[in-house]
Amino acid sequence: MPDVAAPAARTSTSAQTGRSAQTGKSAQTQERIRAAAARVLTQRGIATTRLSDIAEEAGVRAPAIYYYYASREELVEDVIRQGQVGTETRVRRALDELDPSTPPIEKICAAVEAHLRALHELSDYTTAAVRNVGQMSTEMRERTKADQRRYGRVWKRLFEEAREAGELRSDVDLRTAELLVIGALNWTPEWWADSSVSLETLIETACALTRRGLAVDPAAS
Amino acid sequence: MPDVAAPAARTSTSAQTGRSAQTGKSAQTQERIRAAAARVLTQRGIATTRLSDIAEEAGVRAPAIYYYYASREELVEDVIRQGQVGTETRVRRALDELDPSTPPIEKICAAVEAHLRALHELSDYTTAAVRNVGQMSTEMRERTKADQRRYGRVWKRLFEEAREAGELRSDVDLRTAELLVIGALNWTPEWWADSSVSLETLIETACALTRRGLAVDPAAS
DNA sequence: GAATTTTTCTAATCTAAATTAGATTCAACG
DNA sequence: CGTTGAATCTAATTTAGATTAGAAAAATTC
Repeated sequence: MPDVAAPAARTSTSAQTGRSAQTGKSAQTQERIRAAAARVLTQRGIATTRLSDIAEEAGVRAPAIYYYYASREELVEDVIRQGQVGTETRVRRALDELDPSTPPIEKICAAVEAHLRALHELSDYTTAAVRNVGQMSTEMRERTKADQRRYGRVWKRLFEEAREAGELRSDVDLRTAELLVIGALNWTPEWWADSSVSLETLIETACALTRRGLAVDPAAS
Repeated sequence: MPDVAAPAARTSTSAQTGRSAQTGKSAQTQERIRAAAARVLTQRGIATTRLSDIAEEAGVRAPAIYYYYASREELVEDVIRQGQVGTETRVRRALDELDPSTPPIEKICAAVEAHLRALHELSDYTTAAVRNVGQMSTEMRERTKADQRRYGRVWKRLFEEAREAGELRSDVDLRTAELLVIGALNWTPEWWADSSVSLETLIETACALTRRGLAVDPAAS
């Protein structure tokens, strides 16, 4: 435990982002490392990702990573958290930008679109997160639980609003439908990259299926 | 390489099931090990599963596993393959049992139901497979590719038939819709066990969403 | 432009698991 | 009961890869 006083290293002791703190300058290396980790985790998954793979991808030697992270685990957790938070932020923003009079079911579509864009348009963080949540250690799962729940509530509310507005068919179980929709989206990283489907087609199809699957009134374009 | 002649061990050299061969008798231990592996892989995922975890679950010491499998990798592959093949078999059977005059869209629903049942009603093999496909090594992926494709074709045909019969909405991309549906199903292991939703509700909801999402004519119960 | 601090490297060290070696137990069979 | 082969065990051995030590290089400061 070389945690003597404050010997520069390890800006983020307990797994926060810690991107800046005092230093700031070339701590963009940390960003490079984090991004590299996201990329490798997305492709290989936790199971087969070596620290040295990440280092190589980041153009650095493995020990350099320890200047920014106390352990491999902490780096992985940072990436996943980044991805989760990123997705939530994007979806929240998309919803906020919507006209308040937007019908609830259209809000759901907007969320579907934003979630898919976060997953495929943006960085690898979101994909890395989705593809690896199921493989986290118990402790990590514990620590990220709060974030998960918070994002879950966004969707929950969307569906509840839709139901209250009487826009949802009554013969589908609310919670189940919600999780099936999210699942369809979260599984896309498993196949989309290898497919020739454009992101726009993916979004349109997902929205169409969701809208038609959920709505009482099939009065959509 | 103690691959001298044929010293009893390793019934399955190149990763087949090899459950029986000549022995048969207490080679039900292999089944016990395989099942234990499926259980542990389902819960923890490849990344955090130790051979000793599997051994413990199977009521055996780790080295005993090497009597049946040449390596950890081989065991994992056996489990995943078992799961994939099991799912396919079940879905195929369900479809075969259908009356030939069943409308294509109902066939899709039957496949949805069978896939979900395989995932949650049965052993842990199917779940283990679904939760770990994304984490396989390149070589394993390569070796299981054929199985994947074969199962993929089952679904592809289902959707093509539905479209040819004019039962599918023309504004959804066929292949995309198919993969979204399968994704919704394959993601269920991530949440269903923790939820209080019954399998029947899950199936009904999934079928309802699929039917309504895909069909031109919303004339379903 | 020397001194100090930050960042990264090379060269160990450590460690958790996988894997192997070599008994030991057990069950069937004569 | 003693031999034989199958099945499993305990006790190493190996190894991959994370982590640490300590030196070198870069940058920053005065």
